[in-house]
Amino acid sequence: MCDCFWQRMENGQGDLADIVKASGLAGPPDHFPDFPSSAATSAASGSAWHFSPDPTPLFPANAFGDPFADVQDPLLHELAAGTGFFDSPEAPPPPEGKRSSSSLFSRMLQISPGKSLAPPMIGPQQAPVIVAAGDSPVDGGAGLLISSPRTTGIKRRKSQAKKVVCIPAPAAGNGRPSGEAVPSDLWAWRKYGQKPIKGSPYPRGYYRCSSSKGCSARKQVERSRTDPNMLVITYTSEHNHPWPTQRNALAGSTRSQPSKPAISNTSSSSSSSSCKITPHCSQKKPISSIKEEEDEGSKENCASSSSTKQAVKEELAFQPDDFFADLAELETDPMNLIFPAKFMGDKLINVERENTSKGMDPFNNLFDWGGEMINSFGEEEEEEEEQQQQGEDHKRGL
DNA sequence: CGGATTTGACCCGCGC
DNA sequence: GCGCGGGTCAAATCCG
Repeated sequence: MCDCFWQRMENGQGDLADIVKASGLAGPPDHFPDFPSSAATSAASGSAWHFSPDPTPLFPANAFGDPFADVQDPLLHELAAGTGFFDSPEAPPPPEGKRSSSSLFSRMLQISPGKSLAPPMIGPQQAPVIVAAGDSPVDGGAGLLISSPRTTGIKRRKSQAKKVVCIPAPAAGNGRPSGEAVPSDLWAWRKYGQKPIKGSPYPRGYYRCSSSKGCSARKQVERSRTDPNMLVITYTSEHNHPWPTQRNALAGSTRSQPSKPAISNTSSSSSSSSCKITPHCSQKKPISSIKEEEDEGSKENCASSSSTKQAVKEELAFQPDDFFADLAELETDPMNLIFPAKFMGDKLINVERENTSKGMDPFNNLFDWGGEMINSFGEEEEEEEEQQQQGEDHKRGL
């Protein structure tokens, strides 16, 4: 059901593995023969994967310490105001080049074992954005440390805050031969490793931020065991630098830079999500919903239905040819990758409706979630960050 | 040529 | 204490 989600992992809670395996892997799909190697790399093609720009408003606290998380993206505002970013799903598609970005919030599901990070909803259409941050180890709850023991002496696994997001996997075959499409985000990522994960037919790719030297931000990309159509991305650590404002400013992202818009799934892949997150994706349907993972059922958050696949296809078909041309223009907060620009499909819609019917307030949830995320992130810095965030918000007149 | 990707080896945390 | 499994390193290779 839910295609995307942020998982909040906390000691023992929200083990990624659990999440992934929850839905019972159907087995590796024929179209994803070699997921990892390109997982990150083909993202670009991905036009399918664009995340929401400036999430700040949505995510008060950038759990990953993006100092610039608070920066407002002018374009974002523009989008919000004019492109239908928060417009009703019913809104007609924006003119060429400025398609509604409503779909950006598609298929995000929050996985929150135990605690409830209320499903953040964005806008009336209730985008399925789910974000969670926490510290828990992917490998069983221990948590991860950002730094390598070898270089810093810090233990590798300990309560490390991380954010997990599940997003629909771009169509297979994108980009490289081994190609796996990975959702791109603002940051440039460099793949530094790949490992097969026990219990999963799909290997996990390890990426580190290449936008800036010394940046400890990392992410892990793996295909959901339960639903090969979904990618589980785990963000660890935080960026210690502003996100790149220019595509060419991304260090070492040459391969990752999509040479062309990947509208047709054939684009060159790029592991580095250097391409900017953009709301340009069109939205054909209202999206989604966020869902909180609490139990077995929620474990299927990553599972996608056939309808989802179809939706993805449609989405891809909808990608503007000059999609990437505009990417450079956008400045977004990578941490908000939680807004894939894809439409999630009827199933998600249903979920959304369900949530709605329960009287859930998307925005309330969203903010609640945001607060939750902040708290879950650090151990000692939590409060500080939150305070800072509040201060920032205050400055902005929020 | 510079930078990204691939891939095997190594290191270390964690469970038993 | 041992073994498993995950995370990172680094050399080789690839690509623009």
